Amino acid sequence: MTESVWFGKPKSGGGQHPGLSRELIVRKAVEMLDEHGLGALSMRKLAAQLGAAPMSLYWHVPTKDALLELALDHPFSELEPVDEGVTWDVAARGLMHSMRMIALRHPWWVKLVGSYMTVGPNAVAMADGMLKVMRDAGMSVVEASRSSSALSSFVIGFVGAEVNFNANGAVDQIDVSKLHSLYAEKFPYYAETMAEAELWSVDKQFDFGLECVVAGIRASVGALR
Amino acid sequence: MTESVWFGKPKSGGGQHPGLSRELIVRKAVEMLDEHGLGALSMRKLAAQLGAAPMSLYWHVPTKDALLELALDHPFSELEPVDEGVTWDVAARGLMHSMRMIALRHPWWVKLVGSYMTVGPNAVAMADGMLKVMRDAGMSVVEASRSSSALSSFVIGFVGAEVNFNANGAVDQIDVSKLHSLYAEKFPYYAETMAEAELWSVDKQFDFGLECVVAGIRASVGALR
DNA sequence: TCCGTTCTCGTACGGTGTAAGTTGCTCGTA
DNA sequence: TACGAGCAACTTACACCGTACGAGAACGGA
Repeated sequence: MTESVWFGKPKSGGGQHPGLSRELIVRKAVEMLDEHGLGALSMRKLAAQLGAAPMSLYWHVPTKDALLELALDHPFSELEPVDEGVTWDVAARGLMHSMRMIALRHPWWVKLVGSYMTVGPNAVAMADGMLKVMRDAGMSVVEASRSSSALSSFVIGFVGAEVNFNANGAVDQIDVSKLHSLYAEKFPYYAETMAEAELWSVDKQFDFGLECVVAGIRASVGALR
Repeated sequence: MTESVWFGKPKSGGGQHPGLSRELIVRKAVEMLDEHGLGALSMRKLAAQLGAAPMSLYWHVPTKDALLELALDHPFSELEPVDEGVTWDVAARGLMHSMRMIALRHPWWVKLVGSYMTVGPNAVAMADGMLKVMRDAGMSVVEASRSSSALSSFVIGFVGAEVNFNANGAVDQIDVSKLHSLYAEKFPYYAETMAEAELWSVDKQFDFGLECVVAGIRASVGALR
């Protein structure tokens, strides 16, 4: 969290061969999370991958939760910066698509977003960028805040479900299809939807929702440059 | 998940005094989750609360994950049914507000929504109700599906952040305010927002986003009765 | 009476996060 | 050159977790 403390206090003085560092640990953690998922990451395994003893990590990181909070901020750096001079809705679409891509690349990331406060430098940089675009478009502080909240709420909710489906949906498919036939007469509208749903494009579903929010913002907010 | 299997196979025959049952276990689990949160629930503690040995639970429930999946479906039953004869947007607003209330009552619920497939009877009943309203309003199957997806994605994303903030925001407030002063000159728009944000109503923020999605749906969908 | 079924329980294993204390290295200084 | 100071890694140990396995208790039907 407080990365600045590190840079502000190099703490001159002696020491054993460092070999380990917070950045190195976080990077390896992200790598392992990408490969084997959230449930497979333990301090012991992480230490093993780093060729260190488990407890050695605790010198650089106070707790596993803190480590995850640091890891959570990492993928935010993959966000493509907004182009200069585009309208707020174009910038918003770009950022939100970028967020979705991050989530699909790092499935663990979505779950962590809902479990920790996202106040890391990269996350805040993104929020700041989004807010800037909207303020520049003429929105008030409240309008900009609420608009970006609406956008990112939708995206996080959507990709949360999407990632979850990618992980569990395929595995439980047999059970799910059984369930659907059970529910068929009791929940006809649900059944009707599920019967067709496999053919639809998830990308278009995402774009539909995103467009809804964008259109809604445009309609709800007053003067837009 | 397959509650029907239970009712379909009463399996006549002798047996020891039951004293325990899946429904009882799930109910107690929900109760403990409400009281102490997701991290505080263990099979051992749950068994203790039920006056049983830890392993006794495993006769009624195959695994802890399955138990959580059952618990996840439980709060969906608290949804207030949609009134007959209202327009789709009124029904949608009602259901989404109802969902938010569930999330605020059961903070653990939001996190589980993102971790398990929500195909329990109560969850499906809600989805079916939402879809019915929209189909009756003249939407096509795809339109109804995408609209309700957009709505619930927003709500889940929003309440996820809200619940997360309620849990962690207050605790880390000192650190967060420190951070904000650190970020002040680097992220002016973010800082500008945070300086005012405390005064705003979360309810209004939610309503703003919800209204965006509703308006967006109305604009994007063709014939609406 | 005996058997089969249903349910509960005791034991044990491998795994987890991490508190506490120990060791050894490298340095600035004397 | 010798020496404390401090940093960074390691070892040990504890409490707790989910749950595989198997034994045994209570019941209904034959």
